[in-house]
Formats: sequence, C-alpha cells, structure tokens
Amino acid sequence: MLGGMTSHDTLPLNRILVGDCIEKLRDIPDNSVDVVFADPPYNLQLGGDLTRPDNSRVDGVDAEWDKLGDFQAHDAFAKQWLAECRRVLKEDGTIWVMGSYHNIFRLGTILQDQGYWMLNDVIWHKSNPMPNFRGRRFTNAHETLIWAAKSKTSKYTFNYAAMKMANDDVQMRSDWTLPLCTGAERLKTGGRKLHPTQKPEALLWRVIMSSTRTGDVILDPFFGTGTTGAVAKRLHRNFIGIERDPAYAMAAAARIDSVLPASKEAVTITPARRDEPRVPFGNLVERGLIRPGETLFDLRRRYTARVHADGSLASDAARGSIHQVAAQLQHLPSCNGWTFWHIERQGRPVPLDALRTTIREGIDA
Amino acid sequence: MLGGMTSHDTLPLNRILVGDCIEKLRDIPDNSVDVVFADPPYNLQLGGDLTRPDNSRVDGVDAEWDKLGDFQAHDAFAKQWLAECRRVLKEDGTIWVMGSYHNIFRLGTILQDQGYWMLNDVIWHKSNPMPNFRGRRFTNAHETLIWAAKSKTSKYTFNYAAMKMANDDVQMRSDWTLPLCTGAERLKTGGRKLHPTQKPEALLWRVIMSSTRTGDVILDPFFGTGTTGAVAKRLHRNFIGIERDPAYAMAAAARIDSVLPASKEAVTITPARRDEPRVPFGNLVERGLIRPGETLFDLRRRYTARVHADGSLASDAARGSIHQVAAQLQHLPSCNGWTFWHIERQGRPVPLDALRTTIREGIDA
DNA sequence: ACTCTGGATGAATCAGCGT
DNA sequence: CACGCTGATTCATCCAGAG
Repeated sequence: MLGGMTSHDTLPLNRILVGDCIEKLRDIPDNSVDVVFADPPYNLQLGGDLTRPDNSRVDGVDAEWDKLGDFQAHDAFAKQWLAECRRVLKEDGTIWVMGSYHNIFRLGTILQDQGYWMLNDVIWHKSNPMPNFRGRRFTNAHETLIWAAKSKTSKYTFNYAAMKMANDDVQMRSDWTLPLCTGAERLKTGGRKLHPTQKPEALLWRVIMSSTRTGDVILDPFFGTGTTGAVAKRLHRNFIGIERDPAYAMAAAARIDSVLPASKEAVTITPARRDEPRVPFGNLVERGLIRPGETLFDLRRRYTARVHADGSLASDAARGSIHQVAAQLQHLPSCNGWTFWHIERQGRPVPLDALRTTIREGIDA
Repeated sequence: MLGGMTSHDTLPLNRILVGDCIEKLRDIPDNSVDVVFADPPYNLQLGGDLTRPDNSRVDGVDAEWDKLGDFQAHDAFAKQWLAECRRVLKEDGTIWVMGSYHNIFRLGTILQDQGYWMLNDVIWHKSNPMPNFRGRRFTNAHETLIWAAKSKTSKYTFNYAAMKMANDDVQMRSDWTLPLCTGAERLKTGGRKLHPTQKPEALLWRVIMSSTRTGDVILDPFFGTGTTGAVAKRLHRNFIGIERDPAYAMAAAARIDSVLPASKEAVTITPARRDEPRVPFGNLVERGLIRPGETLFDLRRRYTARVHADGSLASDAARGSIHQVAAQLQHLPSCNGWTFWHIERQGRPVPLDALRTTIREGIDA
C-alpha cells in the first residue's frame, strides 16, 4: 500500500524540518514523494495602509517572508524550489501550487518550462472574501491552484469516483466554493491571528482526497501552521513539512499532535452543499433576456420603469435597483422587484421571477 | 461624446481589418485606443504558423504542447502582439486577455514583464461546461481573463456603481457565472458551428460595461466572429477588429450589420458619486440652505459644531473644514464631513449630503 | 435557553486633484 | 514631484455581550 519503498524508511516522515526550504529539500532523495503541496509567498506589493469605510485598519500581509523583491528575484527563487520539488517527486507524482494573480502566472510558466504537465487549474472561489474597500476593482474573491503531474507520461492518482461522490454525484469541477479559515479553526496567539495566510482544512481535504491514497507521502515546503500535516494525519497519509520560522513550526507541531486520525472507514468525503444560485437582475440584461430600453410595469399597470444597460431601472420619480424603484414609487420601505415588475412577452405580462427561473434551470442543468 | 482626440478621426473605427494581427496593429497610431480585448489562439503548428484551437479534438490540442519549442514560438508571438497592443493603448487604457491553463500563465507573465499593471484576474465560471469524458481530471469548467492597465499609474475606467447595480447592489466579484455561447446566438454554417470558440455576448457585455464609456474605442486583435463588435455596437462603443481569416471576418461583418443599438438613454449607467460635480460646503451657506451660527451634530449626538459664515466649522476643540473638525473630534486621520454631520430640519436630523444633493439637482436641471 | 445587536476581520498590488 | 486636502468606500461570518 505504501508503494515501492526503497527510500520510504529513510524519509523524515511526519516531521517538520525547520530551515530554508531549498536546503532542506536537498536532503530528500530523488523520486521519493507522492504529492507536493506548495503555498509559497505571494510577493504582494502593497502600497500604504488600507482602511475600511468605517476607518478601521485592514490587517494585511506585512511579513518579511512575503517580500521577495522584483519579478527577477521571485522567479529565481521559484525556479530553484520547483526544480527541487520535481526531483524529489516520484515519476507518477503530482504537485499542487497555489497563488494569486501576483505570482501564479509566473509559477505556471515555470512549471511548464520545467516539464511538469498541467492537469488542471483549480479556482478556490471564496464564499466570504474581503470586499474591495475603494471601489476601484472587482472584489478579489478567489485564489488559483495549479495541479500538475511530474511529466506528460505520469500515471498519476486521481480519485474520480470519490470526487464525484463528494459532489452530489456530478463530476467535481475545476472551481471549488469554500469559506476562508476563520473561527475556531484559525490559530490565534494572544487573541491575534498567528499566521496571516492560514489555509482552511477543507481546501487541503479536497486536495488530499482527490490526488493521494492512504499511506502516500505529501511534502509541503512552505508548511506554515501545518494545515497540510493536520489533514494528512486525519486522512491516514504521511507528511513532510519544511518551515523556515521556528514559531510557526512549533505551533504546527502542537496542532498536529492534537489531531485525531479519522476511523479507517470514515476516510470518505463530506458532501458538498449546493445552494440555489443567486441570479442578479443585471444577468437578465447581460444575457439578452431583457433588452436595455424595455419597459417594465406592475400587474395593475399603475407604474412603469425603463431598463438600463447596467440593470438599473429608471422612472420619472426614481432610479435604482428593481427593488428600490418599486419601493419608492409605492412609498413603501421595501418591495420585492422580482414579483412586482412584469415585462411583456408574446403579448402577455410575465413576472421577472419567471425569467430568473429560466436562468436557474440553465445553471442547474 | 467621442472625446477630442487627434487620432480618433484617422482610426479605422467600426471596421474589420483582414490580415495578420501584428501587421495590422502596426498601422494603428500610438496611444489611440481605450481598451483592448484579446482572446488569442494558443496552439501553434510547426513553422510558427497559427491555427485555431479545434474544440472537437481537445486532446489533440493538448498534444501540441509537449515540446519546449512550442512554448517558445507561442511566447515570441505573444510578446509581439502584446507589445503592439500596449503601444496603441492610451496611457489610461486597459487590456483584457483571455485564456485557459494552456496559455494564460504565459500571457500573464508576459503582461507583467512588459509593464502592464494587473488589476484583476477574472474567472469565467461556465454554468454549462463540457464534461470530462475520461474521468482523469476535474471538469475544466472555467476560463481566465486578465484585466490589466497599461501601467501602474494609469487612471483607468471602472464603472464600479454600474457593476454593483448589475449585481443586485453588492460588489461584482472576480468570478463571473455565465453560460457558454449556444442556441440561436451561436453562428452556424450548414448546421455546424462556424467558429470553435465563439464567446457569449454576455461575457463581452460585462467586459465592456465595466471598463469602458460610451464612445470609447475597443480593439480586438483576434476578432473571430465579432462578438466584441456586436456588443460594442449595441452599447454605443466603437470597435476595431483584426481577423486573419476572411470567412470569419465576413461572417462577423454581417452579424454586426444586423445588430440594433440600444436606445441612447438605456445605455446610461448608474453614475459614480466621485464623478458628480464638486460642491464646496460654503455653497450651502452662501445659498442660504444653512445659516451661519446653526449647529451641526453627528447622528449619535456625541459631537456638535457651529457653522461660520465662511463655511468653516468651530467646536470647543477644533476649527476648520467639515472634514477636518469631524476627524479631529474623533481622533481619526480623516473623515467625510458630508455624511458625518447632520442638521435639524423640520424636527429631524438631515445629513449634509442630502442638502448637497439638492444643489446638485439644481445644477443638472 | 434563546434572540438580537454591535464589533471585529479576512493573501489587498484599493484615489484624485490642486498647489 | 511631493504634499495636503477633499471625500468616496464594505461582504460574509463569527463572537461577545446584552436583553
């Protein structure tokens, strides 16, 4: 079960190596690891402070380890650790590399150039991201994981049936909706977060369940607070962690000690919750179900309003969302525009809600 | 409406240039285009000649990418057209580049290396992706768009309020759920799809609505069947298309001819508050909406201040503008006095902002 | 025990103009 | 180009404490 194990016994299994990741990687033999999971520094290039509209200060990433300098310095470091990871990976092994738009494109290019074979780019769609406080961009609401095999010919592990089972019996997609690591799961010291970028265990759960078997060896060269190790232990996998900061390494060791492995049968998968998709009114306009300039009316035809290209409504007396305009025209505190407003289709009034249902059915199908 | 610009009249507006994209780009002047939208092909044949990806043989496309030489040919071409696009972009212009994991990491790296400034990576979450038939990977259910400004200092266009309105009054996120281009929208010839990767108009709708104004010039160097042109025309923007295949170009021209632009009023969007005319607080006093000597207070009535004839405020502890006094009293670095301060009107507290709106409406009228 | 409310917070390349 | 001023800007979730 543990695979061809010439080197298996000599590996520092289920231990955290404290030190520089490239040095420590050099101590690990060739072709000895089943999967690498790497969440390297993102090299954020933040300007000054950022405050919320209520004037509170955002506690951003301001750690020395995230400052890698310019692109050249970043790339030089990335080429080194990715090359070492490829050396220690078994021929049929795979690697997960995680990042944001600051670094992920560079990492992806280096992976391809070094001969890794890309299998998927996976999007972690955050269900509760931090908003954009200045209104100058789209809310940065996701991170990207690249999943790649050591080479094109690798016979890699993918637990297709388990993933499908975990996803209500439809194929697991390349986008995963998961919340941030908050609450009791978040490691704290003196009431403050111990690590600025601790990842949720649910994310590692899916990584490990999809691409490893029990007994496999998972190497994490940027171990941090040890989420990879905690989930690996719970799921009867072995881990090797490398972490530069002794404080993080100690916290990770304590965390993993307290993890109770799942019972052997229980190493199956939690079903994913599938909410009814939210469909904003603007979608109906974008997707051509309603044309800008068309007129909406209530069922008694007492009020009318015209649709604008951004999904706002305008009447003589009000402008805003379908809900706001309906409420203002009727002098009510609030009103559900989806059921209030109608549009003429084939000579008959159709509630907006009916058009929304059309879209929802398309999404579900 | 079209802005006073020297080169605007000489641009080949709302035309499709048939030929090699780099040659045709060379005919377009520097700093002349507001936005570039590019959905480039990524598979190359030997000799560096370009062909289009054929989705009916996805694995065949993948197979092209196993040689470093292909990467190099791709990158050499991408560097050329991205450099030309940067040259023709106005200083405050932005670019959209679209791709999948086969090419997007390389394009992102080149964008960064050429000095483009990344604003977002946007995920097109496909609501109806093609399933993965072999069950060896996650269903590839998304594509990536990179949105970047010409440089770090570009004062780019982002219609924040319009995007928020289109999304039921919450910020638009970096992941967009939209269906594939199917049904009547899909161009067909003899019952078969005309183009393997025709993009849905809803996707271009959101691109154009978010990052351009009416009258802007949008350049698409890989025009294909002209989705960019069709949506641009509908939304009162200008386009320039470049397409090397005459059959696609002809189909695109016919398609765009049949597009009916939306009514002029319907393409107006929810205005951004920062674009509204500036009204100094002193104007409210000058115009008699507030009398010197009246008392302002915050909503919780923790602070008060008196209005002076010159539009300054004075409290026990501070004197200055409405913003400065509010900030000093609360010991904050800054504060928006328009929303902080209230005044009693008809027995009820009214924010200064409401009085300012009265003046602005007078200006508009 | 339960509900309600206010405060805190999360990988963030987060302003624009006039002097 | 640096500096200072005006003034625009937040979503989902968890937790503590009040009622």
